[in-house]
Amino acid sequence: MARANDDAAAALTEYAELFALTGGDAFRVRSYQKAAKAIAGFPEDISVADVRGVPGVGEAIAKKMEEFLQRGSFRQLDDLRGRVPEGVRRLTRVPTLGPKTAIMLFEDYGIDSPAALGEAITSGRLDGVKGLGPKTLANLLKGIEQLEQSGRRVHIGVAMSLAEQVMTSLKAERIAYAGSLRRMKDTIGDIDILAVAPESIMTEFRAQPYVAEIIAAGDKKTSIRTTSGLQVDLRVVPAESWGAAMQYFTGSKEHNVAIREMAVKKGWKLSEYGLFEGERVIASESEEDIYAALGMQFVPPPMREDGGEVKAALRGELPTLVQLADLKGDLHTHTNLTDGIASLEDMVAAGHARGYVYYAVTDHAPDLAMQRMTLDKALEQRQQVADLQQKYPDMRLLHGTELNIAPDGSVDWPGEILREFDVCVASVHSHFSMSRDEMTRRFIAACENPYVDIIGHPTTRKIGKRPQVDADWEAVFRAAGRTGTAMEIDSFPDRSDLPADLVRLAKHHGVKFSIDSDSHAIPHLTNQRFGVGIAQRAWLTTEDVINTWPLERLLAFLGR
DNA sequence: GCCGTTTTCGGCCCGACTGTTTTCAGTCG
Repeated sequence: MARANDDAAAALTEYAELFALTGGDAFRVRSYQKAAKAIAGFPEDISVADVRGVPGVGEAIAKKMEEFLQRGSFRQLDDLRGRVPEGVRRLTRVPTLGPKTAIMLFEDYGIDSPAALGEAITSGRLDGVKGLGPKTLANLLKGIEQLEQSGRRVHIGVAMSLAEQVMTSLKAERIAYAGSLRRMKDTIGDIDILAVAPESIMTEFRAQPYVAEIIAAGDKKTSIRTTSGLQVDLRVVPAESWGAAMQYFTGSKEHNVAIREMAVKKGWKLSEYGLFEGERVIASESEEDIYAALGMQFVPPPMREDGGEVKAALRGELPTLVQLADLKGDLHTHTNLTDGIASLEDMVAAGHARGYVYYAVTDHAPDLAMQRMTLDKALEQRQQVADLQQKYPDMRLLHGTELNIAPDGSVDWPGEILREFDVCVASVHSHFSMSRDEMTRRFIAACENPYVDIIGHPTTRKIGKRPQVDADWEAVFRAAGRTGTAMEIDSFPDRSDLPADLVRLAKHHGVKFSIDSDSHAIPHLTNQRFGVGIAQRAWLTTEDVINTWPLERLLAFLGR
């Protein structure tokens, strides 16, 4: 992930943070943050294309970015780095501690890290300081502990099941999750739940067994920390403001700022209670009404990231996003012949029950020695698949395999064997820390294998456990586009791989995608909904996703 | 800092909650 854009955006984000910490103008801070985000999401490489073409980048930021591309930093950033110790930046990561307090602590008391702050509080050195009462100090101390222990984001699978648990535990007229979960981000920091319900729902909520700690308790909002460490906010909203509240709490913050500015320009005001002209309600009951009143298309939640969706919606040019119901099959699944836990018969029956038009069985191949796979076993399975096909005249079974991409880019079997499979997924399962150049060559070699149809879980990350491998993704995607090799969107929530930003980049290079479950058990088949979320965040349509295509078109793509 | 069929200057989103304040600042989303 070391595109020039990402490095430049990271430097600009750091500058925004330091600028805020040194008491810089808040509007300028926002300009820097906005520009950084736009640069990171810009499909063209700014070391080649003119950075002035990025929305939100004017003359001043362009100059900083040009200097950064020249020498890996810029003068103003160097200045601020010299003035603000690294630990002071970490101070603002303590919950409830913002830039104002961080500056004050550093300048007046020389506190330059969360650890130093903890020490100052316990030693009583901050007792009686204006603005820092005993409760504030106790909260900060607790925040420092949390920062050290958890405070980490969880992947969407964990967050989704917690949200569903919370919603079923409460009685409400209407209840739904909003926030980054509704936007289908791959990692979630906390969960926002909205409800239309009597105020008694708050006491009911606070008494639930999953509540470990009550962070805030009001009439309209209660925040708790669950036993798993994740924060959940429950907000009670009036029924007539449901749409406005969902719109507001779904975010993203940047998307909301953009559409609020539009409301202001029309002389209106948009809040979580509705869209108003003075006292008059223009729209509030549904999100659809609000977007319509603002003269724009309804923006699906996964697109609400201020990444060009507002302009596109105003022009009526939002793409029709791929939906879960568009998927006609799954092209990456396992059985108990290798590391799956369900039999071929049961997996296929479960796929058929989901209404698929086609279903691929792709067990591992011999190079993953621990799977004890052999060519004989694979051929025997092929016969079983052919026999099973008789039972399912309305669903085409594909016999495939998940190959292992060796460090040199080769795979388990030679071409004369590979071509007998209906579909070949190829994935990296080991040697994760090769150099960027070697890893890039490895992926390109796999793409150039004429029998490799799909690169499985390309970055091989495991959220919270293993980082992405390092590769020149632009070069890999160019090779995939050129060779007609699809990139997988592995829907397993701890993988979520490719991530949405890389999907966008790959699409820019003409790459097609396969949204697969990588199921090792029957319940995993439903994970495709997370993969669809990634695809939607990357603005994919059915045209981009090969397993939404009719069987004949898919078979033509696979070229067998 | 950026931005503009109301602007090249003067704007730039808004409300809830907490802890501390005797009317409000800071933080968060």
